[in-house]
Amino acid sequence: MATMREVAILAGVSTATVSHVINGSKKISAETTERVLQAVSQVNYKPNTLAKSLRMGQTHTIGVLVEDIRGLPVASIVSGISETLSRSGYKTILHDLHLLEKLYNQYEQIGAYRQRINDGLSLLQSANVDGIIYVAMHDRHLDYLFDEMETPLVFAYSHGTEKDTYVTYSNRDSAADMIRFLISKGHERIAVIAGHPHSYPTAQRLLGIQMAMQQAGLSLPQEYIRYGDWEYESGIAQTRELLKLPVRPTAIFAMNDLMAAGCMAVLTSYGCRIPEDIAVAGFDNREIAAYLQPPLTTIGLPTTQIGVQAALHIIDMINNQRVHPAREIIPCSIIERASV
Amino acid sequence: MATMREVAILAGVSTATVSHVINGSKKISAETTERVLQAVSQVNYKPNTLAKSLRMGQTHTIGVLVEDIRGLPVASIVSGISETLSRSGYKTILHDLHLLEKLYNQYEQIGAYRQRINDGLSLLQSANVDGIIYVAMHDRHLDYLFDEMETPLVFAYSHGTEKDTYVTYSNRDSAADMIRFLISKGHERIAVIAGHPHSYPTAQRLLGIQMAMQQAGLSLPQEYIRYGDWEYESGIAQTRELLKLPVRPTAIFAMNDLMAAGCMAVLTSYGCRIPEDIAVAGFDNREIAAYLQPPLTTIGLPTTQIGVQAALHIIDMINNQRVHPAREIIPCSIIERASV
DNA sequence: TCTGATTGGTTAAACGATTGAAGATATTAT
DNA sequence: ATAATATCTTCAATCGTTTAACCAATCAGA
Repeated sequence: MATMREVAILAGVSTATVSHVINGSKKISAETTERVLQAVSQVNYKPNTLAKSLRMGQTHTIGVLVEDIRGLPVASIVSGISETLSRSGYKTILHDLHLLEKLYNQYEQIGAYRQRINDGLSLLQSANVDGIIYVAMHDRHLDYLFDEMETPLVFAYSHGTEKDTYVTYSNRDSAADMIRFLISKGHERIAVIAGHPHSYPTAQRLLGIQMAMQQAGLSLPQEYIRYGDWEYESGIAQTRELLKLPVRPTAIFAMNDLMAAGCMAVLTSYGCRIPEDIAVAGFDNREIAAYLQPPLTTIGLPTTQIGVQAALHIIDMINNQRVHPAREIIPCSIIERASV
Repeated sequence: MATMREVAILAGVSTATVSHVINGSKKISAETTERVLQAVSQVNYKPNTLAKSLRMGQTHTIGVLVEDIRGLPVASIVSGISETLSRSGYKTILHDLHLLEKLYNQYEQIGAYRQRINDGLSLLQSANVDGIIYVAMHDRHLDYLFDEMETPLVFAYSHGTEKDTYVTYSNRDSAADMIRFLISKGHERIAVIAGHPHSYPTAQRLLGIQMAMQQAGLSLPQEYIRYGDWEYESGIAQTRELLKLPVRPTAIFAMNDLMAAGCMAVLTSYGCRIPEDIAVAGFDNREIAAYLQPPLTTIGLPTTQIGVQAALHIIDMINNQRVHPAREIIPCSIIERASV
């Protein structure tokens, strides 16, 4: 690879001049500029990024820390991040923690989870990234891990603490939206298959649901709220319970598509027609939702948008030494299909 | 961040000595070593990667070029790559071409597709990566793009040309395996819903299917081979055609899970029981396969393994200046579920 | 004609490491 | 006692840029 020195010699000038021509950092006569440019293209000169970064203290590289790239929302967020970054001339260095959801709780207990995040962070930092985007799927209290960081950091998807900049979606509002949508379709007896009882998304979504019901002057009886564990099987089990009730709901809102799928399987096997007898709605818009019979009405997460915004924020923080943490909440959309 | 000079001063030695202590590149007395190490931990010294890379001409960074990270196999391959790389002390710099499958042909026509790849490659090269892994979902003739590259390159998933190193799976053998599996379950009249007629995977898989049938002394009549276009709808259309035949098959092998899903939907709506009346098999093991009714027997791609091996190969090429291209074909596995 | 500003370019010191060659000291051989 | 050797440590160049400080030449104004 040709170096700047070679260009300089060929053009009969100093490296300083070449640098100024390339970066426009100083006025150089048209004639000299021409000569330098000529030389540049003659030897196909490309500036050495390493040298430049070393000197400037900026690598134009953003570290993206993900818990597991195999998660569909994760890939989609990373897609948004990476596209936005590369548009702005930044490179993406990806570090995968390889924490499948299943392993997560386990790790948490033995503290290896925190260790893993910490290692990831310092690895990225020692790669001299200009900033870090942490794509977190879970809301946990990892505050202190990030407290002493000097590298700009933004959370994507899940949010951090008060002091952090993050981009997320609203569990509460989107759940409320779905309820309103169901109500607009004429439903008044709406049952809910919630996620893990003590999880943050479950609590928030439930809040939104109750809010929307109340605003419409409808009631959500306790027996219409069933807790699952986000898995397919729990959708099956909870739906069976719902069908035992004396007064059946006319719609079931499951807090994710997997449980909705389980729910639909049970309804079908019980001879309930969807949506005529009972309508079903999900949350997440995973691929599976489109291929269920009938296709599932669900809530689409703004994953790509989250990525895009997170990238824009980190760039902004880098350029403007921003002090105040920014928080952004991106609305979800309802994906209308035949199940409602 | 503390620099090496500070450590040197604190320990009362030269930077050269510090460097030697850290890298073990020269024998340093136990006493001095101790003093240096002390100083290192005292100021929490971490070597500056940029300076090191600039001097050594190695960044310990691998560029991963993907067509679209949102593809499920892609994410899984990247997962394998990234885990393996980071285990070996390499960083992953990800560049996403953002070529959704739909856009692919379009891009091809206007030549922007090649342009995009080229840009990606030079971007990675100017980031001084030590090697590049190209995760290609399509087999196309892009030879000349990669010909003049001096950076080590390996193809993952799809293969390149004769001259390239690649890691892939066998379309032919895995399709043959599935046929043998179906035969072992007692099926003799097996129909096939193939992919795009002129695509490489379609041709290869068909080859394997015919081979396996022949070996078992069975015939595959022309009317049992239907061509789709990989999409759900084509699974529906082609299955309808199959059901019109005077002698129906007892098993249908669709060349991907989406078409298999379409197929199952039609069978169910026609009152055919799966697998009692007609068994169904797919290819890809997408998430959807596990949640169909009944769950779909399919072929699982060794995506993570492909990533792992690709990473090992690129590292090997970097360390050993390998000359001969290596080719690796990883076997697929049959995921047994209730649809057969 | 002299002073001061403007223009166009160069010099050389960083940035933070690595490393061959050389220097200093201690040890051993003659 | 001197030379030769071994052991530890340092010097200084190098990787490829950027940039403050400097210099030389031209030009404008009094």
